[in-house]
Amino acid sequence: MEESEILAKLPLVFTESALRQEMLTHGKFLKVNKDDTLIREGQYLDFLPIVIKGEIRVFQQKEDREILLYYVREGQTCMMSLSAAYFNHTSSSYGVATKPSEIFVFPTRLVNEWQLKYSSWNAYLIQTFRSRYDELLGSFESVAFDPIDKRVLSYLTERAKKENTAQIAISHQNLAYELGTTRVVISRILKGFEQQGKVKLFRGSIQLK
Amino acid sequence: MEESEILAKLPLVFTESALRQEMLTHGKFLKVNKDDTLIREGQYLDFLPIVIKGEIRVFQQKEDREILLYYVREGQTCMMSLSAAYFNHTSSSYGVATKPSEIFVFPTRLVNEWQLKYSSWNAYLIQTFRSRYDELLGSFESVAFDPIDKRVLSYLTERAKKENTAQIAISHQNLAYELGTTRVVISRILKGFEQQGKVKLFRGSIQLK
DNA sequence: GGGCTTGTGTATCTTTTGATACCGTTTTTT
DNA sequence: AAAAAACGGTATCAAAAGATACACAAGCCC
Repeated sequence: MEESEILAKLPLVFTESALRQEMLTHGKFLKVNKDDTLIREGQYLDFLPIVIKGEIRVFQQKEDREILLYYVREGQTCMMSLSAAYFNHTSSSYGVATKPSEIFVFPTRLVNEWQLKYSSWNAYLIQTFRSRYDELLGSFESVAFDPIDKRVLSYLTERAKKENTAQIAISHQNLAYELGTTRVVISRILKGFEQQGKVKLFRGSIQLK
Repeated sequence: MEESEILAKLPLVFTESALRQEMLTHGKFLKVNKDDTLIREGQYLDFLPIVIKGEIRVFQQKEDREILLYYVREGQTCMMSLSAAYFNHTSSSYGVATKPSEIFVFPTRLVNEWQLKYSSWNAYLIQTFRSRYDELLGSFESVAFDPIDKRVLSYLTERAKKENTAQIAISHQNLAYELGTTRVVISRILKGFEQQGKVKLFRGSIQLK
């Protein structure tokens, strides 16, 4: 990929041109396939990734179950990798591509160095932490206080807004996984919504009305 | 308070002596009473606090209910204040002292400046974010996956450990508040624990056995 | 002392959610 | 084409937790 193309895809928040230049100099462009595992629990991080295209699912594995932490999307970096890299700890989570993706990686030592040189890098890091925190807080509140049917509807409307379409492509099973419940519960609720005329159900997708 | 005393109470993580010196030069020492409100939603932050002694409760106010985010304890700073200060946003939460406390505050512009000068300050910030995230993640998992009785027991044993005593001073009502449930549920569960010989109940406190 | 507030025990009822099981359909794989 | 996997509908049952109501005791304020 051309340097200029990569530059164009780097988050706009990096205002210092010296920083952008350093990124190009030290960074490496990678393509990964769907379901490729980028990082496992227990690994040290040599590289910090920024997603250029695609999506990485970050989760923890506990005993029997999987805890979804967040998705790293275009222009974002992985908060867990970041702090692991910063303190030279091993990763406590997994990162797996949900689709064919392109990422840009640079040596972790730069994370520390750049903090002392570039304000916009600092802002990016703090923004990363803060927005993950807010996101998790939202999930927490919702799990703690909202009944599942409301959470289902919120999930659907938010995705509709984000993807700018009323047709949400997701199976009941995966929706159950996202919300931490079971397939039967989701099917039951969605059927109820359909009878109330709130949605129309298709195999593999849900249409908001 | 003597400068040397303050120095002694600052978190040890600030290894650069120049940073410690700057803190003393620019910082201001404050005493607050129990139930004093240090920061309200909507306020801009002029100062970033580090708690020297005591404890600050940080929470959000939503419609009818209150969401407890975390407690800021000795040596810690407030993550929400930090990021609000960093981006010059207003606070989205409240901070109230749970007991008479002593805090050390400095102008928020230093948050940014120090990042470019002191590695240990950066480490402190990232540590602050990461540990709040882990803490919230723990609560999330617990709310999402653990039945309430287990959460009650975890809460009690953790506090017992932290305070190094088997006698936990808390009312059923406040315990319900901490865990996001109701008084009746807590009373019911604790009574069950007592019958199983796990605890002994007193007015206003619970003894682990 | 008398009232008020806080803390606790407990019973009853209802709702929500999860667990399990079984069925039929569609899609993918072999 | 046959088999397997994924998808979705639905019924039944059980458990967890919240809502409400009432009672009584302890501590605090006048």
